[in-house]
Amino acid sequence: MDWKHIQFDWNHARAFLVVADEGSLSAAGRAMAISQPTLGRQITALESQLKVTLFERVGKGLTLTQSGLRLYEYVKKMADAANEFSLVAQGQSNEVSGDVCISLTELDAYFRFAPLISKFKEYAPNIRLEVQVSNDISDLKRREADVALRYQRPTQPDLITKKIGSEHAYLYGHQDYVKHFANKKPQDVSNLQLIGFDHSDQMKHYLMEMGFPARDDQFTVICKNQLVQLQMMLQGGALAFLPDHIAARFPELVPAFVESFKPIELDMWLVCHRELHTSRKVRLVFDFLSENLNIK
Amino acid sequence: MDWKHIQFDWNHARAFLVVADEGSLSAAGRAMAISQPTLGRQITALESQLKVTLFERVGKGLTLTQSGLRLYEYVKKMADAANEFSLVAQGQSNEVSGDVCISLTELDAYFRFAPLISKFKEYAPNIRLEVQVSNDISDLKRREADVALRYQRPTQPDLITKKIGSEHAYLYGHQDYVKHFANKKPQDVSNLQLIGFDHSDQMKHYLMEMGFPARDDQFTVICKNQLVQLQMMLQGGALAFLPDHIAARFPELVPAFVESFKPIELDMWLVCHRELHTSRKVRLVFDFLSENLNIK
DNA sequence: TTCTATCTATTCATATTTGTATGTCCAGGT
DNA sequence: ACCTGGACATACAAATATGAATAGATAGAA
Repeated sequence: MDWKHIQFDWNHARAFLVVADEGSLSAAGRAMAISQPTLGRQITALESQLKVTLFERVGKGLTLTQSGLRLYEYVKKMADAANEFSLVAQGQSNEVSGDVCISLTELDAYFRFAPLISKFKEYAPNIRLEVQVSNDISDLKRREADVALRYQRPTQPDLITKKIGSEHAYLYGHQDYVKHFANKKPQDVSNLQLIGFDHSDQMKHYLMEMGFPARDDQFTVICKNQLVQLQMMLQGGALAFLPDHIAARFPELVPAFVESFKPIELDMWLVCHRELHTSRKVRLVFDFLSENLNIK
Repeated sequence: MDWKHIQFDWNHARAFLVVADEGSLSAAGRAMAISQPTLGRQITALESQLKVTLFERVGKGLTLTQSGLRLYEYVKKMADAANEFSLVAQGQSNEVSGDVCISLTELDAYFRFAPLISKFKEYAPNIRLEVQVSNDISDLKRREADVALRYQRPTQPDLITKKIGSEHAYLYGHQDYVKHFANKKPQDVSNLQLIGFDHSDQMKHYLMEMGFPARDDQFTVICKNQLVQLQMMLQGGALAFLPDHIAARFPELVPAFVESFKPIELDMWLVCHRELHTSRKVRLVFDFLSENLNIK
């Protein structure tokens, strides 16, 4: 490796960047909490080392010369890399360590989060994650989880919520089963079998809204566990609601009654205590999930 | 702009890079001409600021930790940007100024170099270029030019030569003229008109090699100026040799006797005095041309 | 014009960083 | 077991960078 081209003082380069951005030595000094004479000297030193005039001293303030403007883009690149460096370093920090508990639905834990664990390990090796798999709307207030993924926006004012995506759910079934109703409307099918989520009438209400009043006896099975639901659906013989991106992983699953039903739109919300959001470790997990979880 | 993530000491980041690359504090110290204790302190300072252990102190030498390895790629990015910064700064330097004379053929000056002038102005605003347009093999020894583009490799040992590309030349003509000989062999055409380069027999020799002995009376015009040759060719009525990339700019020009002739392969050599190559300004021009001139 | 706010340049005491010299530790060869 | 070469750590003096205070300069407002 050849080091001679990186021998200049990198802090001077940083000073150059900030001064160029802020427009004056004084402003830059304020922005990065260092004195104006120091910045002035750093700029001068850089200029004399490079033998390039970076700024035009024109009365009040400094303006970039043509050369300075051209060089600016490279210190910008340096700063971008420095930024990433610092960000990643935060994740690697020994200080940011401990346990963080996150709450996910079965489908999200299985399909979305599981593939991310090695990435997370790299991102924050000192944080141990506890994953609470549940479809219940677990109470963040009771600290059952530090961060949770929800499909309804919580209303409590002491929670931080961030919409990280949205998805569509649809009535799916095994293709061998669905083809019996091809081109039929739900009203024309009397013996349609469904897998219910729980004993609430939410699913029935939705079907009724769509003009298909389902009877209780059509719910072959009631099961809260989405993964088990999915497995049963794959056996054929019944339909259930499933997010599109999950169904897409199984070629044998096809949507039923595409003509008659409109998809259910689900917004994904990442939720966290307002106070916990100031904790570095929780903040880190929150940011990681918000950036990586919505990838299909 | 938010500066808080670039507040760490950038020189420490540089120290980190070099130590990681060289494998030990002492080696890094030697490489960048600073003492081993200084480097040790810089690394320690960086580690304690980031709260990340970058190196494992294992007996002789240091090895990167997992975190250090991950962070390394970002300081590498910083260093790459720093490198570019330094390189561009050299071009902008007030020190690198003065006149540099380059020698190019008419075609290269017209088609290749002319589009580069604004880029060169940005690259080295303090250098004034003198462009010597000539097809003569001007003598670099007599300092008629500092840098020259040649199509034959000079043999003098005191010249620096660098192959910067290669191109194919072919017998071209206006499509209206060439179509008369479509699917014919050169031997079957008796009244073929050619544009000659000079009174030497080089072109005749080449044609003879290809099995087409050209007669003197077939050379309608002899003209050393390639641009004028080109213009005459565009009028139709005669064929001439032309590099492919030039011909490609004129849709009306098509190659003649594609079946019978094989293309002439021309290597492009950038040439410079060995001693001049140490001059910053000449070096800069040489590097600029070697990077930008071969673009078609 | 004159005043004022705000900028850059200079000065000097202080704080920090650096290098030299030296101590200590470890691995490999004799 | 001992020696040796090369590595990192430590101590202290010298070099360097920094900040507070201040002076000088400029643009804009009254």
